Amino acid sequence: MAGQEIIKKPLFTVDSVLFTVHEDTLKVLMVKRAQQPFQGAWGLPGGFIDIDLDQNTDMTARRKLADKTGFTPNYLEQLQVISGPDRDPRGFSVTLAYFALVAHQSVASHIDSVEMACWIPVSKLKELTTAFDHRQIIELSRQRLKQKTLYSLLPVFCLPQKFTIGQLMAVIETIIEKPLQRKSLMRRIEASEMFEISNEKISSGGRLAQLYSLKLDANIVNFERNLSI
Amino acid sequence: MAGQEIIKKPLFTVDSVLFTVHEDTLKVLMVKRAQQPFQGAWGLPGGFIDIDLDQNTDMTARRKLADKTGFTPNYLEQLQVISGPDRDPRGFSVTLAYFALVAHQSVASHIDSVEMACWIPVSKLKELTTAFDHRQIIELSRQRLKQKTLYSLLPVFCLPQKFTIGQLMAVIETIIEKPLQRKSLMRRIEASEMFEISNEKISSGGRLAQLYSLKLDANIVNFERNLSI
DNA sequence: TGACATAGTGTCTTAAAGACATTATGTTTG
DNA sequence: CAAACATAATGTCTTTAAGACACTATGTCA
Repeated sequence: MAGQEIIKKPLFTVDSVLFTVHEDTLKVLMVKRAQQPFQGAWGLPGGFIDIDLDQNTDMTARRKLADKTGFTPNYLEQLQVISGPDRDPRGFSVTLAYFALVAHQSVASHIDSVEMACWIPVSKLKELTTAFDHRQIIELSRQRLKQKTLYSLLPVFCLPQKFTIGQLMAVIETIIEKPLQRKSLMRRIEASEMFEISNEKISSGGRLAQLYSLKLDANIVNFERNLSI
Repeated sequence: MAGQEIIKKPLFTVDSVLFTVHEDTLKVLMVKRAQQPFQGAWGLPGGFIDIDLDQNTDMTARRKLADKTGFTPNYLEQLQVISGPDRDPRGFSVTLAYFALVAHQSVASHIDSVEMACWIPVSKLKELTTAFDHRQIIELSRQRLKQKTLYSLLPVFCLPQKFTIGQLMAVIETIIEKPLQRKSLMRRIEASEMFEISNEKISSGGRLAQLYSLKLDANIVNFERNLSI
């Protein structure tokens, strides 16, 4: 067993599940594939690591997202690696999936190999022809987002820099698919010490709403308890 | 940009952080490296994926652990991917780190390229010459284990098939580095419905202790709250 | 100006963990 | 053999943070 072994290398790719919430709907960024395999099908933005451009896989994810949308996510973390001999017709494939959040913005529809980027409501995914096992990866990602939302305020990254409690509440309710007590959210906002009270308020049909923003140095706090499921 | 690009491929490896608890000490399995790079240093068991032998990266992790120890972990999950141009002198490298648990057992010291496997107390790691960034990976892993122990009963995988509450309590206390109320643990054991009460008890210096075992079909339950830190 | 809408607070209830005394049941020892 | 001791297991009160929901605050609009 000692000595040099000849080992065929698997394909290694980095893909991202970029979520946003818009009009009370959870949406995911998909690109129409310009090339084989799965030409014409919708897939996750991603690609191969470029060891001259990327310092690490996080950079690969960011670079590919920027290429296809023109913007950078507010939040990015690793989801997991999916691998197997049959998930890519070109051969044994290993994909590192990332999970990312951004405030809603229109996609710059940057032309990269004529790939078209688009926000797709996750509820509409089953009607689409999707590439590889990307449907399952999105589902995994959705569950992770939901779980993290129960014990953190991660959904702030789906909002603009200044936001109201009402907006945050709506985004959280969309993600966890449950109503949430405003009181519970306010308690967490205060306890986390992650936010600053802006000196502005905005109109929203009734009493003016206080604007909040993330502190510059804020780290995402994990609470000791989950919201009840 | 369209068309075939020539992309240099990074090295892709799978490494595992296998923990056990023995004599109230958290230990990690390390192997003495028989080859370059870092020949003679201690490193995590792992290696390259073999696309003829492995259906996926989980199998790679299991295979490499079995090669070096002769046994299979009770629990295995992905930790995270670490990547960069400088972490391996051979070039840009991508490692998928796994995190695993097993009941303590003597290592079969299986001879694979004259590599020697050994349980190292995590507190003694800083005195050792370790390969690559494996020290940091172990530290990451330790934090993940600690965190998960606060909201699950994962440490049962560090115990033999039949175990007592006292044993489980000791293992948990070793991992979280805090005392734990026996009452709290018993409540969780009951609420989780993961365990069966054996018809045996064993002596432990005082009143006989009830033996428990994991139900055959048991899934690890995640509790809604953390133990207090 | 009064109805309405949304923002924000007060406070009681509830669920699960922490603290700790008490009971149970074995082994060891005088 | 009984008393001391050790560890197991339970009872129960306290504490903490979320849920429920009524109530107050303050804006817009008819």
